[in-house]
Amino acid sequence: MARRKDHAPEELKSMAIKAVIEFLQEQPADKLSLRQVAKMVGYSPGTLINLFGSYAFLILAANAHTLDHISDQLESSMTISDDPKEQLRLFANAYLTFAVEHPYQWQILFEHHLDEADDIPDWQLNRISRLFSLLESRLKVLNPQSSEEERHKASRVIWAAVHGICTLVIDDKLFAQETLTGESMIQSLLTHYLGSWTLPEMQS
Amino acid sequence: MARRKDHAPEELKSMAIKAVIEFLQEQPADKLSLRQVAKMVGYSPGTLINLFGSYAFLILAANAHTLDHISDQLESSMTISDDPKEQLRLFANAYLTFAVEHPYQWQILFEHHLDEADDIPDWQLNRISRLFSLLESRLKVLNPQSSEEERHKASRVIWAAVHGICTLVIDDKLFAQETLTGESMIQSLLTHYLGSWTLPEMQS
DNA sequence: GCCATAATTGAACACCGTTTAGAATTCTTG
DNA sequence: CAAGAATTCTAAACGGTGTTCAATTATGGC
Repeated sequence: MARRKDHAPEELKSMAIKAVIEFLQEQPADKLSLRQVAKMVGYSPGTLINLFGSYAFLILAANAHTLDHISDQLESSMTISDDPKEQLRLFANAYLTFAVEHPYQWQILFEHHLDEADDIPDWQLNRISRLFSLLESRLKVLNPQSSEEERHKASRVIWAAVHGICTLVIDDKLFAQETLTGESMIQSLLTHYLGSWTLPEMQS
Repeated sequence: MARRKDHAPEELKSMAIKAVIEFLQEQPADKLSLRQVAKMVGYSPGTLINLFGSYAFLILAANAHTLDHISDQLESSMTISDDPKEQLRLFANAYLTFAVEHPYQWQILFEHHLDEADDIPDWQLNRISRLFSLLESRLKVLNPQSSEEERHKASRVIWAAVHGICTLVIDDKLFAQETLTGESMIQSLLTHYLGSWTLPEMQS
Protein backbone atom coordinates (compact mmCIF):
# COMPACT_ATOMS: atom_id res chain seq x y z
CA MET A 1 0.00 0.00 0.00
CA ALA A 2 2.37 2.69 -1.17
CA ARG A 3 3.84 4.59 -4.06
CA ARG A 4 1.03 6.77 -5.26
CA LYS A 5 2.70 9.96 -6.38
CA ASP A 6 -0.63 11.57 -6.99
CA HIS A 7 0.90 14.89 -6.06
CA ALA A 8 4.35 16.41 -6.25
CA PRO A 9 5.87 17.18 -2.84
CA GLU A 10 5.40 20.94 -3.18
CA GLU A 11 1.85 20.40 -4.33
CA LEU A 12 1.09 18.21 -1.34
CA LYS A 13 2.73 20.74 0.96
CA SER A 14 0.49 23.52 -0.21
CA MET A 15 -2.53 21.22 0.01
CA ALA A 16 -1.74 20.54 3.66
CA ILE A 17 -1.16 24.21 4.43
CA LYS A 18 -4.41 25.08 2.74
CA ALA A 19 -6.21 22.45 4.78
CA VAL A 20 -4.80 23.87 8.01
CA ILE A 21 -5.90 27.37 7.15
CA GLU A 22 -9.30 26.21 6.01
CA PHE A 23 -9.79 24.37 9.27
CA LEU A 24 -8.83 27.43 11.30
CA GLN A 25 -11.54 29.53 9.67
CA GLU A 26 -14.07 27.61 11.70
CA GLN A 27 -12.36 25.83 14.55
CA PRO A 28 -9.69 26.83 17.06
CA ALA A 29 -6.13 25.59 17.00
CA ASP A 30 -6.52 23.14 19.84
CA LYS A 31 -9.11 21.18 17.86
CA LEU A 32 -6.69 20.86 14.96
CA SER A 33 -4.46 17.82 14.73
CA LEU A 34 -2.04 16.22 12.36
CA ARG A 35 -4.37 13.29 11.88
CA GLN A 36 -7.17 15.69 11.03
CA VAL A 37 -5.09 17.44 8.39
CA ALA A 38 -3.97 14.07 7.02
CA LYS A 39 -7.58 13.02 6.63
CA MET A 40 -8.41 16.27 4.85
CA VAL A 41 -5.71 15.87 2.23
CA GLY A 42 -6.21 12.12 1.92
CA TYR A 43 -2.76 11.08 3.04
CA SER A 44 -1.47 9.38 6.16
CA PRO A 45 -0.04 11.27 9.16
CA GLY A 46 3.37 9.77 8.51
CA THR A 47 3.50 11.23 5.02
CA LEU A 48 2.98 14.74 6.35
CA ILE A 49 5.69 14.23 8.92
CA ASN A 50 8.07 13.07 6.21
CA LEU A 51 7.20 16.18 4.27
CA PHE A 52 7.40 18.86 6.97
CA GLY A 53 9.62 17.22 9.57
CA SER A 54 7.01 17.41 12.32
CA TYR A 55 3.56 18.70 13.10
CA ALA A 56 5.11 21.83 14.60
CA PHE A 57 6.83 22.61 11.31
CA LEU A 58 3.61 22.12 9.39
CA ILE A 59 2.04 24.75 11.62
CA LEU A 60 5.06 26.97 11.09
CA ALA A 61 4.63 26.65 7.32
CA ALA A 62 0.97 27.56 7.64
CA ASN A 63 1.96 30.55 9.75
CA ALA A 64 4.40 31.68 7.08
CA HIS A 65 1.54 31.56 4.61
CA THR A 66 -0.59 33.62 6.98
CA LEU A 67 2.14 36.16 7.42
CA ASP A 68 2.41 36.58 3.66
CA HIS A 69 -1.31 37.06 3.49
CA ILE A 70 -1.20 39.73 6.19
CA SER A 71 1.76 41.46 4.54
CA ASP A 72 -0.17 41.73 1.30
CA GLN A 73 -3.21 43.18 3.02
CA LEU A 74 -1.13 45.69 4.94
CA GLU A 75 0.83 46.82 1.94
CA SER A 76 -2.21 47.27 -0.23
CA SER A 77 -4.04 49.09 2.56
CA MET A 78 -1.33 51.71 2.52
CA THR A 79 -1.96 52.61 -1.09
CA ILE A 80 -5.37 54.02 -0.25
CA SER A 81 -3.95 57.27 1.03
CA ASP A 82 -0.88 59.44 0.56
CA ASP A 83 -0.94 61.03 3.99
CA PRO A 84 1.59 59.15 6.15
CA LYS A 85 -0.47 59.47 9.31
CA GLU A 86 -3.47 58.13 7.50
CA GLN A 87 -1.34 55.37 6.05
CA LEU A 88 -0.28 54.28 9.52
CA ARG A 89 -3.89 54.24 10.59
CA LEU A 90 -4.89 52.18 7.57
CA PHE A 91 -1.97 49.88 8.24
CA ALA A 92 -3.00 49.28 11.83
CA ASN A 93 -6.65 48.88 10.93
CA ALA A 94 -5.84 46.31 8.27
CA TYR A 95 -3.95 44.39 10.92
CA LEU A 96 -6.92 44.55 13.25
CA THR A 97 -9.34 43.58 10.51
CA PHE A 98 -7.41 40.43 9.71
CA ALA A 99 -7.29 39.46 13.39
CA VAL A 100 -11.03 39.96 13.80
CA GLU A 101 -11.94 38.14 10.61
CA HIS A 102 -9.60 35.21 11.18
CA PRO A 103 -9.25 34.94 14.95
CA TYR A 104 -8.12 31.31 15.08
CA GLN A 105 -5.65 31.77 12.27
CA TRP A 106 -4.33 34.85 14.04
CA GLN A 107 -4.08 33.11 17.39
CA ILE A 108 -2.03 30.20 16.13
CA LEU A 109 0.30 32.65 14.43
CA PHE A 110 1.36 34.06 17.77
CA GLU A 111 0.59 31.26 20.19
CA HIS A 112 2.53 28.57 18.37
CA HIS A 113 5.90 28.22 20.08
CA LEU A 114 8.60 26.01 18.64
CA ASP A 115 10.80 24.09 21.05
CA GLU A 116 13.53 26.52 21.89
CA ALA A 117 16.07 24.07 20.53
CA ASP A 118 15.19 24.84 16.92
CA ASP A 119 14.78 28.54 16.23
CA ILE A 120 12.70 30.49 13.78
CA PRO A 121 14.05 30.14 10.23
CA ASP A 122 15.41 33.12 8.33
CA TRP A 123 12.65 33.29 5.76
CA GLN A 124 10.25 33.95 8.61
CA LEU A 125 12.43 36.65 10.16
CA ASN A 126 12.76 38.41 6.83
CA ARG A 127 9.02 38.67 6.38
CA ILE A 128 8.67 40.50 9.66
CA SER A 129 11.57 42.89 9.30
CA ARG A 130 10.09 43.92 5.97
CA LEU A 131 6.90 44.95 7.72
CA PHE A 132 8.83 47.02 10.21
CA SER A 133 10.63 48.90 7.46
CA LEU A 134 7.25 49.84 6.05
CA LEU A 135 6.39 51.44 9.37
CA GLU A 136 9.74 53.12 9.72
CA SER A 137 9.56 54.65 6.27
CA ARG A 138 6.22 56.27 7.11
CA LEU A 139 7.70 57.63 10.31
CA LYS A 140 10.55 59.09 8.31
CA VAL A 141 8.17 60.91 6.01
CA LEU A 142 6.36 62.26 9.05
CA ASN A 143 9.56 63.51 10.58
CA PRO A 144 12.60 63.52 8.30
CA GLN A 145 14.82 64.85 11.08
CA SER A 146 14.19 61.80 13.26
CA SER A 147 17.13 59.48 13.78
CA GLU A 148 17.21 55.88 12.63
CA GLU A 149 17.18 54.82 16.27
CA GLU A 150 14.15 56.94 17.11
CA ARG A 151 12.23 55.45 14.23
CA HIS A 152 13.36 51.98 15.22
CA LYS A 153 11.95 52.49 18.68
CA ALA A 154 8.76 54.24 17.63
CA SER A 155 7.93 51.56 15.06
CA ARG A 156 8.31 48.83 17.71
CA VAL A 157 6.26 50.69 20.29
CA ILE A 158 3.48 51.36 17.81
CA TRP A 159 3.44 47.83 16.48
CA ALA A 160 3.49 46.28 19.95
CA ALA A 161 0.67 48.57 21.00
CA VAL A 162 -1.44 47.78 17.95
CA HIS A 163 -0.69 44.12 18.43
CA GLY A 164 -1.81 44.31 22.04
CA ILE A 165 -5.04 45.96 21.02
CA CYS A 166 -5.73 43.23 18.47
CA THR A 167 -4.94 40.47 20.95
CA LEU A 168 -7.19 41.78 23.68
CA VAL A 169 -9.98 42.62 21.25
CA ILE A 170 -10.24 39.14 19.79
CA ASP A 171 -9.83 37.49 23.19
CA ASP A 172 -12.45 39.89 24.51
CA LYS A 173 -10.28 40.70 27.49
CA LEU A 174 -10.75 44.46 27.53
CA PHE A 175 -13.85 44.40 29.74
CA ALA A 176 -14.91 47.52 27.95
CA GLN A 177 -18.28 49.01 27.26
CA GLU A 178 -19.59 48.27 23.81
CA THR A 179 -18.95 51.74 22.44
CA LEU A 180 -15.20 51.13 22.65
CA THR A 181 -14.10 49.55 19.38
CA GLY A 182 -10.69 48.37 18.26
CA GLU A 183 -10.68 51.03 15.57
CA SER A 184 -11.27 53.85 18.03
CA MET A 185 -8.50 52.50 20.25
CA ILE A 186 -6.10 52.50 17.32
CA GLN A 187 -7.20 55.98 16.44
CA SER A 188 -6.59 57.14 19.99
CA LEU A 189 -3.23 55.43 20.17
CA LEU A 190 -1.90 56.91 16.97
CA THR A 191 -3.26 60.39 17.52
CA HIS A 192 -1.75 60.68 20.96
CA TYR A 193 1.47 58.81 20.34
CA LEU A 194 2.21 60.55 17.08
CA GLY A 195 1.17 63.91 18.44
CA SER A 196 4.69 64.61 19.56
CA TRP A 197 6.39 62.66 16.81
CA THR A 198 6.45 65.60 14.45
CA LEU A 199 8.05 67.64 17.24
CA PRO A 200 11.38 65.89 17.58
CA GLU A 201 12.61 68.15 20.37
CA MET A 202 10.14 66.51 22.71
CA GLN A 203 11.16 62.89 22.75
CA SER A 204 11.87 60.48 25.58
CA MET B 1 -8.07 1.61 46.90
CA ALA B 2 -9.90 4.72 47.98
CA ARG B 3 -11.04 6.90 50.85
CA ARG B 4 -7.88 8.58 51.97
CA LYS B 5 -8.91 12.05 52.96
CA ASP B 6 -5.31 13.02 53.57
CA HIS B 7 -6.23 16.54 52.55
CA ALA B 8 -9.34 18.64 52.69
CA PRO B 9 -10.71 19.56 49.25
CA GLU B 10 -9.58 23.17 49.47
CA GLU B 11 -6.19 22.05 50.67
CA LEU B 12 -5.83 19.66 47.75
CA LYS B 13 -6.98 22.35 45.37
CA SER B 14 -4.29 24.74 46.47
CA MET B 15 -1.71 21.96 46.33
CA ALA B 16 -2.62 21.28 42.71
CA ILE B 17 -2.53 24.97 41.81
CA LYS B 18 0.81 25.32 43.52
CA ALA B 19 2.13 22.35 41.57
CA VAL B 20 0.99 23.88 38.28
CA ILE B 21 2.68 27.17 39.03
CA GLU B 22 5.82 25.48 40.25
CA PHE B 23 6.00 23.49 37.03
CA LEU B 24 5.58 26.60 34.91
CA GLN B 25 8.59 28.27 36.48
CA GLU B 26 10.78 25.89 34.54
CA GLN B 27 8.80 24.34 31.71
CA PRO B 28 6.33 25.69 29.17
CA ALA B 29 2.63 25.06 29.25
CA ASP B 30 2.60 22.48 26.49
CA LYS B 31 4.81 20.18 28.55
CA LEU B 32 2.35 20.36 31.42
CA SER B 33 -0.38 17.76 31.73
CA LEU B 34 -3.07 16.70 34.13
CA ARG B 35 -1.27 13.42 34.72
CA GLN B 36 1.90 15.32 35.51
CA VAL B 37 0.14 17.49 38.09
CA ALA B 38 -1.54 14.42 39.55
CA LYS B 39 1.84 12.77 39.99
CA MET B 40 3.21 15.87 41.69
CA VAL B 41 0.48 16.04 44.31
CA GLY B 42 0.30 12.28 44.73
CA TYR B 43 -3.28 11.83 43.59
CA SER B 44 -4.84 10.27 40.52
CA PRO B 45 -5.91 12.29 37.47
CA GLY B 46 -9.54 11.43 38.15
CA THR B 47 -9.41 12.98 41.61
CA LEU B 48 -8.27 16.29 40.17
CA ILE B 49 -11.03 16.19 37.60
CA ASN B 50 -13.60 15.58 40.32
CA LEU B 51 -12.18 18.54 42.18
CA PHE B 52 -11.91 21.10 39.39
CA GLY B 53 -14.36 19.80 36.82
CA SER B 54 -11.76 19.44 34.10
CA TYR B 55 -8.15 20.07 33.29
CA ALA B 56 -9.12 23.37 31.69
CA PHE B 57 -10.69 24.55 34.94
CA LEU B 58 -7.61 23.57 36.89
CA ILE B 59 -5.60 25.81 34.60
CA LEU B 60 -8.18 28.53 35.04
CA ALA B 61 -7.83 28.26 38.81
CA ALA B 62 -4.06 28.52 38.51
CA ASN B 63 -4.53 31.57 36.30
CA ALA B 64 -6.75 33.17 38.91
CA HIS B 65 -3.95 32.65 41.39
CA THR B 66 -1.49 34.24 38.98
CA LEU B 67 -3.76 37.20 38.45
CA ASP B 68 -3.96 37.76 42.19
CA HIS B 69 -0.22 37.63 42.37
CA ILE B 70 0.13 40.18 39.60
CA SER B 71 -2.50 42.42 41.18
CA ASP B 72 -0.56 42.48 44.42
CA GLN B 73 2.67 43.35 42.67
CA LEU B 74 1.03 46.10 40.67
CA GLU B 75 -0.72 47.65 43.63
CA SER B 76 2.37 47.65 45.81
CA SER B 77 4.46 49.06 42.95
CA MET B 78 2.22 52.08 42.90
CA THR B 79 2.98 52.98 46.49
CA ILE B 80 6.58 53.78 45.62
CA SER B 81 5.69 57.19 44.23
CA ASP B 82 3.01 59.82 44.62
CA ASP B 83 3.31 61.28 41.14
CA PRO B 84 0.50 59.76 39.06
CA LYS B 85 2.60 59.65 35.88
CA GLU B 86 5.36 57.91 37.75
CA GLN B 87 2.80 55.55 39.26
CA LEU B 88 1.58 54.53 35.83
CA ARG B 89 5.15 53.89 34.76
CA LEU B 90 5.80 51.78 37.85
CA PHE B 91 2.53 49.98 37.24
CA ALA B 92 3.46 49.10 33.68
CA ASN B 93 7.00 48.13 34.60
CA ALA B 94 5.78 45.81 37.34
CA TYR B 95 3.59 44.15 34.73
CA LEU B 96 6.55 43.75 32.41
CA THR B 97 8.78 42.48 35.20
CA PHE B 98 6.36 39.72 36.08
CA ALA B 99 6.09 38.68 32.45
CA VAL B 100 9.85 38.52 32.02
CA GLU B 101 10.45 36.67 35.28
CA HIS B 102 7.66 34.14 34.79
CA PRO B 103 7.26 33.83 31.04
CA TYR B 104 5.54 30.42 31.01
CA GLN B 105 3.18 31.39 33.78
CA TRP B 106 2.41 34.58 31.91
CA GLN B 107 1.87 32.81 28.61
CA ILE B 108 -0.64 30.32 29.95
CA LEU B 109 -2.52 33.19 31.56
CA PHE B 110 -3.34 34.64 28.16
CA GLU B 111 -3.05 31.67 25.84
CA HIS B 112 -5.42 29.43 27.72
CA HIS B 113 -8.80 29.58 26.02
CA LEU B 114 -11.84 27.92 27.50
CA ASP B 115 -14.33 26.32 25.15
CA GLU B 116 -16.62 29.14 24.19
CA ALA B 117 -19.53 27.20 25.64
CA ASP B 118 -18.54 27.92 29.23
CA ASP B 119 -17.53 31.49 29.81
CA ILE B 120 -15.13 33.15 32.21
CA PRO B 121 -16.51 33.12 35.77
CA ASP B 122 -17.35 36.33 37.56
CA TRP B 123 -14.60 36.11 40.15
CA GLN B 124 -12.12 36.27 37.30
CA LEU B 125 -13.82 39.25 35.67
CA ASN B 126 -13.86 41.14 38.94
CA ARG B 127 -10.12 40.82 39.41
CA ILE B 128 -9.49 42.43 36.07
CA SER B 129 -11.94 45.27 36.36
CA ARG B 130 -10.32 46.14 39.66
CA LEU B 131 -7.00 46.58 37.89
CA PHE B 132 -8.59 48.85 35.34
CA SER B 133 -10.05 51.07 38.02
CA LEU B 134 -6.56 51.52 39.41
CA LEU B 135 -5.47 52.84 36.03
CA GLU B 136 -8.51 55.02 35.63
CA SER B 137 -8.07 56.61 39.04
CA ARG B 138 -4.50 57.65 38.16
CA LEU B 139 -5.77 59.12 34.92
CA LYS B 140 -8.35 61.08 36.87
CA VAL B 141 -5.69 62.57 39.13
CA LEU B 142 -3.71 63.51 36.04
CA ASN B 143 -6.67 65.20 34.48
CA PRO B 144 -9.67 65.78 36.75
CA GLN B 145 -11.65 67.36 33.91
CA SER B 146 -11.53 64.17 31.84
CA SER B 147 -14.78 62.33 31.38
CA GLU B 148 -15.44 58.84 32.62
CA GLU B 149 -15.59 57.68 29.03
CA GLU B 150 -12.27 59.25 28.13
CA ARG B 151 -10.60 57.56 31.06
CA HIS B 152 -12.28 54.30 30.16
CA LYS B 153 -10.83 54.46 26.69
CA ALA B 154 -7.39 55.70 27.70
CA SER B 155 -6.97 53.01 30.34
CA ARG B 156 -7.80 50.30 27.78
CA VAL B 157 -5.48 51.72 25.16
CA ILE B 158 -2.61 52.01 27.62
CA TRP B 159 -3.15 48.57 29.06
CA ALA B 160 -3.46 46.95 25.64
CA ALA B 161 -0.30 48.71 24.52
CA VAL B 162 1.67 47.68 27.60
CA HIS B 163 0.33 44.18 27.23
CA GLY B 164 1.46 44.06 23.61
CA ILE B 165 4.92 45.20 24.60
CA CYS B 166 5.16 42.48 27.23
CA THR B 167 3.92 39.81 24.83
CA LEU B 168 6.35 40.64 22.09
CA VAL B 169 9.25 41.10 24.49
CA ILE B 170 8.93 37.66 26.07
CA ASP B 171 8.25 36.00 22.72
CA ASP B 172 11.23 37.89 21.33
CA LYS B 173 9.20 38.96 18.33
CA LEU B 174 10.27 42.59 18.16
CA PHE B 175 13.31 41.96 15.99
CA ALA B 176 14.89 44.93 17.65
CA GLN B 177 18.46 45.88 18.32
CA GLU B 178 19.64 45.06 21.81
CA THR B 179 19.56 48.64 23.05
CA LEU B 180 15.77 48.62 22.86
CA THR B 181 14.44 47.34 26.18
CA GLY B 182 10.89 46.76 27.30
CA GLU B 183 11.29 49.47 29.91
CA SER B 184 12.32 52.07 27.37
CA MET B 185 9.37 51.13 25.18
CA ILE B 186 7.01 51.60 28.08
CA GLN B 187 8.66 54.90 28.88
CA SER B 188 8.22 56.03 25.29
CA LEU B 189 4.63 54.88 25.16
CA LEU B 190 3.57 56.65 28.31
CA THR B 191 5.47 59.85 27.65
CA HIS B 192 4.00 60.26 24.22
CA TYR B 193 0.54 58.96 24.87
CA LEU B 194 0.08 60.91 28.07
CA GLY B 195 1.65 64.01 26.60
CA SER B 196 -1.73 65.25 25.48
CA TRP B 197 -3.73 63.66 28.30
CA THR B 198 -3.34 66.67 30.53
CA LEU B 199 -4.64 68.82 27.66
CA PRO B 200 -8.19 67.53 27.32
CA GLU B 201 -9.09 69.87 24.48
CA MET B 202 -6.85 67.86 22.19
CA GLN B 203 -8.44 64.44 22.21
CA SER B 204 -9.50 62.14 19.43
C1' DG C 1 -21.13 -4.30 64.43
C1' DC C 2 -23.42 -2.89 60.47
C1' DC C 3 -24.60 -0.05 56.82
C1' DA C 4 -24.95 3.92 53.94
C1' DT C 5 -22.04 7.37 52.33
C1' DA C 6 -18.35 9.65 50.52
C1' DA C 7 -13.57 9.59 48.54
C1' DT C 8 -10.49 7.70 45.53
C1' DT C 9 -8.66 5.02 41.95
C1' DG C 10 -7.47 1.60 38.06
C1' DA C 11 -8.79 0.40 33.88
C1' DA C 12 -10.79 1.50 29.62
C1' DC C 13 -11.69 4.75 25.82
C1' DA C 14 -10.74 7.60 22.15
C1' DC C 15 -7.71 10.56 20.80
C1' DC C 16 -2.79 12.60 20.03
C1' DG C 17 2.33 13.00 17.45
C1' DT C 18 5.95 10.10 16.09
C1' DT C 19 8.66 5.96 14.55
C1' DT C 20 9.42 2.21 11.70
C1' DA C 21 9.12 -2.05 9.04
C1' DG C 22 7.58 -3.29 5.02
C1' DA C 23 4.50 -3.16 0.88
C1' DA C 24 3.80 -1.26 -3.60
C1' DT C 25 5.14 1.19 -7.42
C1' DT C 26 8.58 3.26 -10.49
C1' DC C 27 13.27 3.88 -12.33
C1' DT C 28 17.63 2.16 -13.60
C1' DT C 29 20.54 -0.99 -15.10
C1' DG C 30 22.39 -5.35 -17.35
C1' DC D 1 12.91 -6.95 -21.45
C1' DA D 2 13.77 -8.77 -16.80
C1' DA D 3 15.81 -7.91 -12.34
C1' DG D 4 17.09 -5.22 -8.84
C1' DA D 5 17.53 -0.78 -6.63
C1' DA D 6 15.34 3.26 -5.20
C1' DT D 7 11.43 5.88 -3.92
C1' DT D 8 6.88 6.73 -1.94
C1' DC D 9 3.70 5.73 1.20
C1' DT D 10 1.11 3.55 4.88
C1' DA D 11 -0.45 0.38 8.72
C1' DA D 12 0.63 -0.69 12.98
C1' DA D 13 2.71 0.06 17.25
C1' DC D 14 4.36 3.13 21.10
C1' DG D 15 3.90 6.06 24.71
C1' DG D 16 1.52 9.89 25.67
C1' DT D 17 -3.00 12.84 26.46
C1' DG D 18 -7.93 14.16 29.01
C1' DT D 19 -11.97 11.98 30.52
C1' DT D 20 -15.42 8.45 32.24
C1' DC D 21 -16.97 5.06 35.33
C1' DA D 22 -17.42 0.79 37.92
C1' DA D 23 -15.29 -0.97 41.72
C1' DT D 24 -13.15 -0.52 46.19
C1' DT D 25 -12.04 1.15 50.49
C1' DA D 26 -12.42 3.73 54.77
C1' DT D 27 -15.27 6.63 57.43
C1' DG D 28 -19.39 8.38 60.37
C1' DG D 29 -23.87 7.43 62.21
C1' DC D 30 -27.12 4.17 64.12
